Amino acid sequence: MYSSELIKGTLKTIILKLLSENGKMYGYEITQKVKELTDGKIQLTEGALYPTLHALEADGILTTNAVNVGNRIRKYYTVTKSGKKMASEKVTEFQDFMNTMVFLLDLKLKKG
Amino acid sequence: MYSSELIKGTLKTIILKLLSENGKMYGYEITQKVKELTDGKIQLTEGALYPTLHALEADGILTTNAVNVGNRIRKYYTVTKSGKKMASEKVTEFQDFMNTMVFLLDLKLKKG
DNA sequence: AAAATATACCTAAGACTTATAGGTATGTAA
DNA sequence: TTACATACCTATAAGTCTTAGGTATATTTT
Repeated sequence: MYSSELIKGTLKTIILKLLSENGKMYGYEITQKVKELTDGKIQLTEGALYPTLHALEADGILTTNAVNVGNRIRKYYTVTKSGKKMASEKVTEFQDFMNTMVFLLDLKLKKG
Repeated sequence: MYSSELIKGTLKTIILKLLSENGKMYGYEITQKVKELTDGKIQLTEGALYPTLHALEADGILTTNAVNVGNRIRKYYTVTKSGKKMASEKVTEFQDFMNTMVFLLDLKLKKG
């Protein structure tokens, strides 16, 4: 698990990228997917995730539709048109930022 | 200039790396060096920088010596032994984090 | 069958980091 | 002489995340 300050500011980018690729996902699914893809190194907390999802929905970046699974409720999130634009911008900006940091900190990265 | 949330959490890493490489630097010099090395894409604000420098000094990560330049004062910061350890840990952690993010976001980075 | 864990949603209060917006003062360039 | 660069600093607010709860159903373990 990385120190939390390192992950700060990346939450929206991660959410938008995952939702853009997978079409629709619900909150809990996002936490599990991130945990799985990062071997547990990034574990989103629900206290951060849910308020962020709600804010993105309020801003028209995401839309929801609730589904009953047994007696439980799932809220699936989907990126809107403006959400797709934002997702792509966020990812591009992060990529640019990382290139800058690689140069600034003189790092060697694994090839993707 | 990157969105501020992106840069959050990287300040200490940047400071410690620069100081480790350059031996000693003063606050204003750090802001200029970062601005120069990143083509203005990262501009440290003094409101963030100085309190952080003071905190690192209070924690024994940095030491200072003040020098008079004309009638002005410069406070040079140097990393202590434990500071060097922390610098190397911070940089390694950030590098690891970036590798994780590259995979998670499926990015292609420039080769360093 | 009971207890523990996983699934699935949520929020409130506090901690922490950074931005904003100041203040002080000297040196230099227009 | 006016503006900008150098050089330090801090207080308040803004923003994001952690901590620590709460509710409830489904499944696995003991």
